[in-house]
Amino acid sequence: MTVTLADVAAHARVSPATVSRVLNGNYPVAAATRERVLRAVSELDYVVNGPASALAAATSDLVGILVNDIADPFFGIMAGAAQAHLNAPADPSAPVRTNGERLAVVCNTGGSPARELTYLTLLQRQRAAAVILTGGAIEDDEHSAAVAAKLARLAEAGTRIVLCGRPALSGPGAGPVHATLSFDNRAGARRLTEHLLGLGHTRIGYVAGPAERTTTRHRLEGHRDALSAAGVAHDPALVLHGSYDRASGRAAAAQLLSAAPDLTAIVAANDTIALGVCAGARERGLRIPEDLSVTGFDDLPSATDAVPALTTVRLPLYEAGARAGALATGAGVPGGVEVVPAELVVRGSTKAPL
Amino acid sequence: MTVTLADVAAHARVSPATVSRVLNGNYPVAAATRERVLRAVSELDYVVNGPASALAAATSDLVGILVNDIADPFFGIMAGAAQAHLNAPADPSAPVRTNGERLAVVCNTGGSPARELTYLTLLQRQRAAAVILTGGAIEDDEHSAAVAAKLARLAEAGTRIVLCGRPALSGPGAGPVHATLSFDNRAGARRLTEHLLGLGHTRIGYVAGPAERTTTRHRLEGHRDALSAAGVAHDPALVLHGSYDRASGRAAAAQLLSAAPDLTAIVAANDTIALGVCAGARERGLRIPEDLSVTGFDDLPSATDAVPALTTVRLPLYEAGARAGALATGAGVPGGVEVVPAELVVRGSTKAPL
DNA sequence: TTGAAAGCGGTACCAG
DNA sequence: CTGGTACCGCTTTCAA
Repeated sequence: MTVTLADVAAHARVSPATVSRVLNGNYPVAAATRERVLRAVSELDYVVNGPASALAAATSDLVGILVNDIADPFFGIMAGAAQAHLNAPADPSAPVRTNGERLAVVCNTGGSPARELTYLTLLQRQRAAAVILTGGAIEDDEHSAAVAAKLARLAEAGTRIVLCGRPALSGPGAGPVHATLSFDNRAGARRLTEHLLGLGHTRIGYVAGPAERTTTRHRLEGHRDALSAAGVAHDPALVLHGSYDRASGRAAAAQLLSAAPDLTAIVAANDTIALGVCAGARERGLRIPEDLSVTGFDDLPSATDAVPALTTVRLPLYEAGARAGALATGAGVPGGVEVVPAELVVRGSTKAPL
Repeated sequence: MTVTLADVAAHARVSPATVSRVLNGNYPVAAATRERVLRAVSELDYVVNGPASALAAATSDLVGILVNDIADPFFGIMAGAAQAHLNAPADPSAPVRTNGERLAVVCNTGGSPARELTYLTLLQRQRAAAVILTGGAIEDDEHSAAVAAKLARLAEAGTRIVLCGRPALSGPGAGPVHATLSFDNRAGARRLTEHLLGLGHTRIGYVAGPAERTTTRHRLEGHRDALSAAGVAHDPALVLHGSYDRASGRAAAAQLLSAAPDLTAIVAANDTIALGVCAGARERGLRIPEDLSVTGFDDLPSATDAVPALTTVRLPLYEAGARAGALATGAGVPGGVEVVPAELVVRGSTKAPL
């Protein structure tokens, strides 16, 4: 059988209550007693029973991090940063459970609304201490309502909700959210297109992400804002939607370039798409940037490795993830919304059109 | 307050025991009663209390997946696959808890021995149903012993242990492991170097991973095996160790090429390093593969995007992850060891030396 | 087929 | 400062 707290108590010749107090360090215990208990713990190789502890205390040390695609470094970087900063509490006076160690768990929704809800239920079932939702949200009234309802239930049960790289919930759904870190996707996208316009480009293709995502919409809106501010007519035929992957970018490039051979630039909604666009363009014999300017978004190392000259918009993913981790441990003002700036990084992948 | 099973029982006018039986579906219950209970559940929006359930049943539905680097798609692909196949049990007769849904959680060790142990303890504390350890293991007697001991304790408590992309434990530590999927890194590396030798290369540099990793050692051994089989003298000065990242590859390439300008090929221990090697070589004005052949390992899409012509060794990461997920749910023969083949993928990044 | 009740392993309140 | 002891919410015999 596994060792229980009662075993430790017997071994140390104290009451279970005392052992619990020593372990949680939230109550005065005589140094000698404490010593004895700790020795018993290590002698018996005792490990707290998480479920029992969570049941009794009505909270657990589990923190869920929801990501849309675990194979995408965009999420990996944020999740890793969050995880790393969960165990370095901003507030040292915070009550310490067992070791103060939180079990950060990454849940891969694959972008599926159903799985997003399933994971939230699973985390609710585990009475998670916090939930961090990362990346763009799905824009669908029914789904949004369901998520908002779930989040409300979670918050009710004491789970702290943090949004990272996702726009703040509006209306009644915003209540339960402890903190929001939203990326300034719109401004970033606007700056990117302004940069192209500044170089003289006017025929610009745009390869967007999935239609029902907030990131997709915001980045596209930024692009359009820049166009209309410059008085350039917006041609809907130059915008193609797809998924956030390379294949989508390749296909879109092929389609755009054959439909509109006069394009001088293509804006991709993210770096992975941009890589595909470059591939698609090269397959048509175009050189980048001599014949076609291409831009990305997110500034992922994996993309700039492939195309070091890629002009992109840099989102501070690591910093945002780290901040989200800290917020999940209780830092920050409840209900706070922080906008994370998106910085234009100009490299060689854009040049003035002929 | 949150809704409890007792509330559901009252609402459905049955005993808590009956509600439990309905929810777990592992006991005969009259259809009418069952109906009534299910309606009560949905009317009250009841969600099982995981900790309480785990405490009473002495098992949980949590599955931990340990990875060395969550920002690396190598692990992302395996983890995502495992997660996806955890909820499609191979054995339909397996006892179904709550919904049969397991909470797959990805734990990022960052390659740190201490964090690996910490996570194992955390999972032990949660009474995890299974633990999947992915990727190369750290080769250090003390650490290995500690991990083996931990795994033994976990197995004792009913946690199923699966190794994925990690060599089988030998000796007494092998006991608790339910299944092992080991990549045939050595054979893959051997084939890769044989390919280069076949082209006529004899001065071959090698950029290895961290010294204390099994993957590092096995791949390097495969390389050396090929060299000695071909009667090519092994020059230790041509082997450099570093971490599994791009920077390490770039630096190593610079160092190798200045120390041994007569190199005609460089073998990188994985794709990320290969990317760095290409970058480093190009910085010295070398063209690939005209002036220098470069090979990778793992065949990650993110790498072949960057260098589509990269000759690599393909490991079926998704398939292996999926299999590991199935094994974690109980499939397969206890104690089984499966060797996953590594397939050489020849592309344009290698050519015969002048 | 269903109900009653004894735990599962900790926590935290109340005494002492 | 320490011990005794009701729970926490669910599972699972044992009876009915």
